[in-house]
Amino acid sequence: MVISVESVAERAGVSVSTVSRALRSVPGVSSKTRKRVQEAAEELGYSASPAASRLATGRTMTVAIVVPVLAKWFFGKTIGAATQELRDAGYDVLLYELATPEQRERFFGSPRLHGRSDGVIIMALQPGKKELESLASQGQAVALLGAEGPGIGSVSVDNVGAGRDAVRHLLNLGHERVAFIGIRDEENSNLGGVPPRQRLIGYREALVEAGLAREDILEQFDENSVAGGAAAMSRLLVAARAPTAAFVASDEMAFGALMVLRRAGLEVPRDFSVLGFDNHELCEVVGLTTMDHDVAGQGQEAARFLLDAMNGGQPKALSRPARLVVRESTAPPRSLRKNSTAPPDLPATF
Amino acid sequence: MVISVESVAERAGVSVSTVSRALRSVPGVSSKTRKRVQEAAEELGYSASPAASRLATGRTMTVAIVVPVLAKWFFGKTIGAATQELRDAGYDVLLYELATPEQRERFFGSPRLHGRSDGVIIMALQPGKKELESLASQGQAVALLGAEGPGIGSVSVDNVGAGRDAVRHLLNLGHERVAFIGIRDEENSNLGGVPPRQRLIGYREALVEAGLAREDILEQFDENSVAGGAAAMSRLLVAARAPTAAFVASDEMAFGALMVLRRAGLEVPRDFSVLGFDNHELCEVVGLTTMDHDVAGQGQEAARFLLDAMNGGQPKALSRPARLVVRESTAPPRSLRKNSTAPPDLPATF
DNA sequence: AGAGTTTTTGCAAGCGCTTGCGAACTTTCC
DNA sequence: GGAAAGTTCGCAAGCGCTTGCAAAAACTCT
Repeated sequence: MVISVESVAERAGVSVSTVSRALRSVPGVSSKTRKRVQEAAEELGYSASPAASRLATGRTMTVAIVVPVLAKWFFGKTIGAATQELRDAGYDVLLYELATPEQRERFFGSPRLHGRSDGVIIMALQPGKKELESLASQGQAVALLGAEGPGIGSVSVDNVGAGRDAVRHLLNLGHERVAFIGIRDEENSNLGGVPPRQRLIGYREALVEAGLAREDILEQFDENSVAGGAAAMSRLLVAARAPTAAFVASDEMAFGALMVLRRAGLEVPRDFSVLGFDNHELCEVVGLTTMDHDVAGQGQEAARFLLDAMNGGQPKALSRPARLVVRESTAPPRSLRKNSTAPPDLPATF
Repeated sequence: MVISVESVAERAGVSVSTVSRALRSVPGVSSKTRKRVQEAAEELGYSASPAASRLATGRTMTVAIVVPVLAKWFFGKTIGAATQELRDAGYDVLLYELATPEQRERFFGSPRLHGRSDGVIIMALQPGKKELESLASQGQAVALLGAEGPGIGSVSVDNVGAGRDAVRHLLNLGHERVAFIGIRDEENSNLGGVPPRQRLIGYREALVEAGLAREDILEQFDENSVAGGAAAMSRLLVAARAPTAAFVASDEMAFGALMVLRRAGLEVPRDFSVLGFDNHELCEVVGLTTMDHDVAGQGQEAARFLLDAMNGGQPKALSRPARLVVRESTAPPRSLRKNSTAPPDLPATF
């Protein structure tokens, strides 16, 4: 049960140092010796104690992944992809969920990662300067997903461009009053500057391009969830002049918006167009038009960036484009259709 | 940067052993000394090297969570809940995704967890005898979620009862040809006996109760995903005498089923009733009637069971009931309605 | 064949913490 | 006030591995 280097050394008829070197492919061991050692280890079912080798080498061969919430499709997807990549590189992954500001504070306020991991992927959380310093002082390499930092590898979506494109599409369809439903700031960050804000910027840019004025009432924010989207949409429905379309900064919120519209007796897209963001697995089910941005690819890329960083590579800030995926939740506004009573030639979903 | 026990000891004017004891609340240190040490540690920003203390104590204060897939709502939810519980108990959590049989084999075939964790929560994977032995030989305490094992703490849903209840509801509504869409076996387990099978048993029991004969064509299996559900439902639509309702063993598959029905021009629930399983976050959005079973609660419970196991407690096998949540995807079959052309007084979703 | 090289191997000193055991110090009690 | 009993603390020996350095072995070459 407790097989140590020594048992292997004895069995292979060599010293422990040779065993250590042989098993880790360190040069300086003849191939016959190496083979003999490997066989001995194999036969004994030996596997080095990670604690001991960490203590001796100072490397943990472990990385941490930090997310604001676990139970969201987006994070499941990114974590999954990142984990695969990391596992292939021989790393274990530790998971940290920072759901509340307190948890976040406790996490960054103490050397939580010190000696536990060699690096960390931070997802959808914009770390502040002190937080990054704290990580650095704990000897952590860092990679960011959905955020950016000075001299830090990061991968994110071109949110401004994606927002602009999404809204352009709605405007091109003929909509003149387009609303924006975004993720409320505090949700992801108590330090501001969280990317979804950038989708708002893209939204505004598109309006400006089209010569339309923005209106406060048309910009609604709430928590990133079905309920949040529902609440935001409800607020839109009481606007003096209701919008005919909305760009929603997350599919989950868009689902909530669709739900409210349906309950309000409005048909999508006949009476209202909804355009989401993420290309959530379930978009196809409900027919939600959305902005796709290769979620899994981002997770994988973030993992690679972290591996690079741990190997002393140059940090890169990658911004990936999003693309429109048209489904059944968007159409020209009613006013523009020849036969304003008939739904468009799309199945009437919801 | 590299503060060790010694710096703290020096600063507090005591020996390293006292520091060690003071900081870990080990008895045998006077409260004044302890306080002094704590202050010194605080001022220095000291935090013990986990590798060193693991090596010395043999405990890792880490647990592993093993899941078949990460990017699924169910697992995000259970992992999230379990993680919270474990963190509160002072444990870190390592994540392992065993997506393919090969990964599974490699994981259990080598002492992967040896010295990395003190225990493991295995979710929705039925470990075989050798696998459990392997874990035991690696010194791992084990807790199961959605599976069972001899002498092992486990929490799962009463799948047979839940399946029975679900189908009873459909039968009570007046359906006479009720289909079952289940999760294909290989998906979760290359060792058979995976719980979803039990939902099939419940389905059959309900049929027997009602004096109905089961038919192979009405029992469809596919992968646990939207696409899988869609495929299974498609197969149902070509049955000689099509069913009027289906109990689907997972909400995600049910979503796929709904999608196919919609595309086939069938309206739910007017033409077809669908009853899912899990009470997925998005059920409310699409109006899916389903069986709820407190997913987060199960994750939490599994974590507690593991903590118990690591503290030498008695293993308990907990089976929790599921409850029907009625939404808009179920209704009496068309044949039973007075006005067979008008939809029921439910909003026509999908 | 023997000196000079290069390769392979072993010794032993850590890595930073925990803990059994005995020494030193306090408190208690007669 | 002193011995007995109880506390608090420090010493030093690990925990199981890695690695610099030197010794041994295996080759090279003249």
